[in-house]
Amino acid sequence: MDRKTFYITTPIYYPSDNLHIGHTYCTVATDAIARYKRLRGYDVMFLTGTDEHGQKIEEKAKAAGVTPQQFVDRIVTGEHGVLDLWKLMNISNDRFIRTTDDYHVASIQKIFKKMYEKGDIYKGAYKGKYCTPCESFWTESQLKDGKCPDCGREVHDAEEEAYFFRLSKYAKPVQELLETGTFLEPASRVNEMINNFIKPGLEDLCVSRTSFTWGVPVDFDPGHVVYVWVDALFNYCTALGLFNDRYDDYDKFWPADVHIVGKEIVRFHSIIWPAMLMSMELPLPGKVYGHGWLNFNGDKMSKSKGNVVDPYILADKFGVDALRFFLLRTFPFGSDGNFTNELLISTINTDLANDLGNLVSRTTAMVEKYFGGKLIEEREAEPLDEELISLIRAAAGRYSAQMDKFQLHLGLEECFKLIQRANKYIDETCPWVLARDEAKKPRLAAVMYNLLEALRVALILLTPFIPESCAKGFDQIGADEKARSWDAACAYGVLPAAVAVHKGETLFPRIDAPKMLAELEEAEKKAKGPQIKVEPVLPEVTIDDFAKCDMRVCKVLKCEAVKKSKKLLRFDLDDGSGTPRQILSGIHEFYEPEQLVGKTVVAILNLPPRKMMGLESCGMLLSAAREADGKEELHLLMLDDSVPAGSRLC
RNA sequence: CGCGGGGUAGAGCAGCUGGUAGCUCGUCGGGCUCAUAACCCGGAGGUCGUUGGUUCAAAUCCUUCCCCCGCAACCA
Repeated sequence: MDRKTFYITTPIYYPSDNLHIGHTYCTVATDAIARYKRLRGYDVMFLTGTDEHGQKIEEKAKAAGVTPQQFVDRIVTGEHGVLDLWKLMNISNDRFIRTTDDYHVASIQKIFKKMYEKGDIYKGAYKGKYCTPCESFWTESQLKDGKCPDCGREVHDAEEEAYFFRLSKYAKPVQELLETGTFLEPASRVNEMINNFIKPGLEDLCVSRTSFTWGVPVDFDPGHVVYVWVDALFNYCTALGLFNDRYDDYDKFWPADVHIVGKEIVRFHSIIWPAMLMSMELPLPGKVYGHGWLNFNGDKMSKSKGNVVDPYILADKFGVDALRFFLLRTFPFGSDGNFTNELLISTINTDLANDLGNLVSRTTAMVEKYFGGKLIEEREAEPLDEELISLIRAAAGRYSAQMDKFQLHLGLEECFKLIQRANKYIDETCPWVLARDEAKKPRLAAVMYNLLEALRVALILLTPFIPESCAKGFDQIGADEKARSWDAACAYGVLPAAVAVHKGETLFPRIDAPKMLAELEEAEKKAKGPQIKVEPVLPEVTIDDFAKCDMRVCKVLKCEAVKKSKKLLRFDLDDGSGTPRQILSGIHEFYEPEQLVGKTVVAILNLPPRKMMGLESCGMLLSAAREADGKEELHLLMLDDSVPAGSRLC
């Protein structure tokens, strides 16, 4: 009765937008591991969920004209939402947590209070730029043109009381945790964390906010809400019933065996999370595994680039199992991968259609053709069989060695070694020749049986990845429930001697690549539509406001790229004054310096000088900008060269 | 010198606890006809970014430089 437990989690995703293929990748990987552990007999708890608080969601909801709760409800529970997506992708999570769930909120309040009472959370002052009309704090980097990004008005230095977590206190134990053992994997991430965050010194972390309200309220100090990461990280515990009555298997499953996370949040999981658990005097999870990212056609995937891959389209076109398989077979789990539709199609065709699907097809077809679907019990073995049989026996062991290290793509490779060996075995034994001689029926039966056994084991090992297809495959080769277990995967000779097969529908049809690529393009275009964002007109200003802006015609005397900067160009301009004026402009993405020398441009001159990349910029060049199809477009304002330098715009 | 990752056959990648350079796709040739025009075998194609070093031996360890990609910075 006392089975070993295994607790595995995905990050809880931030539902500020629909989820994309990157989230799907992470969840599918976690699902495969969870299914593998269940296959191995573990009592598995697989948790996923959504992280629904925070300023960004509050803002998005406001922009959409709904309450934050309505906003996240639509993305999480609405049509084509998070729950739909996981259902579609056949995700086997045991539990789903939303950080807006009452029990979670109440638990977080208790946790926050406990750390406060212990002295690890204290009240301090948060320093930053404050916009009085908006009642908002901004960091230096959030400022837009040195002003409030919301309303464009002046900001001033201000302090505000806030709660801080004594992260510094735990710097040493956290560093030790990272440097010894295998808490954080892959190991390459350890250096990154230590060099970037721990070595420069860990500062105490501001863990409350007063600038917005969409969060867990600090119950002993109205006006403060708990920082989203405190709220989010503890989900792994509250979902088991820590400080709440909703669930009661905290003792059974905590500490988690592994948190699967994306590399962008490794920092929170490998530094802040263990520090907070130490503070709470709770056991630490066994491992944090940071997987890589999927790029698309070599580019980072992002909404703003408009190259986000929609999992619904892919699942619809290729099937859920094919998509799951592709994601886990192609990319080494842990490093970044480059997603392309061409690669997706070729992987499905090669592995699933040609190798696996076709092997099922040809094997079942032969058993039906030569034996009427049911093998005779007489057998005649040959030495030739030994290699295949020993591989059948060894496959599960090799596979599990990789799976236990979360090397999913290598686990799959072991499956395909077996499948490829079986295909070769058909060539070696030439069943169609044996079939011509009635006396060789026992030999033919032995060959068929070995093939079925190879398939049976391969299908068991593939079940965590492509569960639906494997179930169909098992039915076709006549494998009952018992023949599908882990124990059965480690053995040869499990199928009954007189096994009956049923050739069924094609498991994975081959994909016509050119046709499919065209269809995909069509579908994605349809889903997106042409999008040109027109910014709303700003609030009124007076003519006096406008008159304050000194905009002048300038000639480009010199233009060069600022070294070490991707975006900045440095200009020397003739502004009519006689002395060249230096201005920096972030338009290198759109223009090469040579193109601009000698051009007649417009700049605003009376902005306070500002340093960028060590150089001072005295003014700003005027450009025309818009966003189309998710891409930013920019045109530098250029006038007829007959306009003299120094002329003022009015 | 901000941090990190990478430069290996036409493409995409593995190998990197040192010992004949490997996989998938593509390409060329052969085999087979049970099967989803699938399967099996073989060939061609690489001075493993560059320089110097350690070694009997380096893609693999150390060093120089070049290039690419993330993050950070920054985009007046």
